[in-house]
Amino acid sequence: MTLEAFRKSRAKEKKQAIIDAATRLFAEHGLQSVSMARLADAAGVSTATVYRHFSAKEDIFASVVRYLVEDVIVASAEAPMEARDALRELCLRYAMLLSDELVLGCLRAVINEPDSGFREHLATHGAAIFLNEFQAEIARHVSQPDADRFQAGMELRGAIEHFTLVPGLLFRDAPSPAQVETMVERTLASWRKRWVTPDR
Amino acid sequence: MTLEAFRKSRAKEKKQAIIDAATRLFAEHGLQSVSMARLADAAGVSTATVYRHFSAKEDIFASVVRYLVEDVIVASAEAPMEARDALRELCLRYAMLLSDELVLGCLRAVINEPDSGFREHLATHGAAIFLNEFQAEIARHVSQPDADRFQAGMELRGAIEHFTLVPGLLFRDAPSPAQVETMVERTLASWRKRWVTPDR
DNA sequence: TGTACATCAGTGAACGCGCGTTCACTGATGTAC
DNA sequence: TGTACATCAGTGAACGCGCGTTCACTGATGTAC
Repeated sequence: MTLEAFRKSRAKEKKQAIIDAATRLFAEHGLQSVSMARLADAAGVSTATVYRHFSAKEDIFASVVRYLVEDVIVASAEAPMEARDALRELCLRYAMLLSDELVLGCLRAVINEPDSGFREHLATHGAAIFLNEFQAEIARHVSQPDADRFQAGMELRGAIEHFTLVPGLLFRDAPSPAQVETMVERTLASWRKRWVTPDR
Repeated sequence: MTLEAFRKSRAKEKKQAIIDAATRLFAEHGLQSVSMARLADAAGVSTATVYRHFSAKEDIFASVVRYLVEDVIVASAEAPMEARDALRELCLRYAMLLSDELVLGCLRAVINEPDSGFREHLATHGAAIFLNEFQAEIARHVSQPDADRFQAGMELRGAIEHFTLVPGLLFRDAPSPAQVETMVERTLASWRKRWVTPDR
């Protein structure tokens, strides 16, 4: 019985190895450019073994997206914040996520897929989760009507996306973590000049 | 001789018909999802005719990108500006371009291509041309050091991209021209509060 | 004007390759008795 | 302990389909004489 469990755990390891290889390959080359043979090769198994764990190529990609959303994006959004400067940390996390090669690669891979639900699933979680966090945090600093708060959030997130997501998607040229940190500081300082009343 | 010219002009029309069909199909479905048969069908010719005008599928896409860069992007950037409020018009053009379905579709199509030069060509022209125009225009309004001007440009373009390019790429949900105009006005007004000294 | 030939845009049908997927099989491990 | 059988992760080789591309051909038009 324990050996059966061992066997199953080994199988799960194989499955995870396939997901890991797929994540890397899909992020680097896109969904259609990675053949099952290449994927199986990278995972160190045969194509038939891949089909033992997944019903189809699409199924692998669904697992990749699920893994990315649950273990990377949601984890990043929901990890407890340092209370000292929560907005700064939120910006940093957002920027780090949007300059992560794996995240960017999978976004690229998902972007020109037909409407199979992946795109919406991944993009929704990439954007909507942080949206709430941002608006909640901004509401604590900006004492103005909701319309202005919305504008304030748009400007902050837009500036961050401009030096992470946009070059990352279009040029495959996302900034390094050190660069991200510098630019987040600068952007946040400028944003505070515009939106946060000095006498606080 | 004139009839030979007529024949050639008819051939050019066919070629343009193929490029038009390819632009639309590639923008809507991506490069790899459009087969030569489907493309030929949409252009109203046979696949063999497509190969009379283009050496390979890649060659068609190169023509699509060239057409888009030269006839759409560069044309949009270089058209003469109304002098009254050049920055506003620049923002509007940038936003309109980045919410145009054809431009967004081809960006999506180009985004997860391997490094075949298309991506760089299209993305460079989509970004760099407007970059110069923006910085020149901003320099005329913002009387601060270059580093701040750079930050000012980043914030303005970032905000615009946030409601055009980003949702357009990730959600295929670009705003309508009317929405674009509203949001450009609001964004520009807010940006001026931050960067343009009131006593001008 | 009539006839034989040249040109060339365009085509239907085929080719061959690579892909996602499946099949029949192996071999290691566990169980019944 | 030994033997016959069951289970199941894993595989090499094949299948069939769709794709990009090419081939041999047509037919309309123009030219030479």
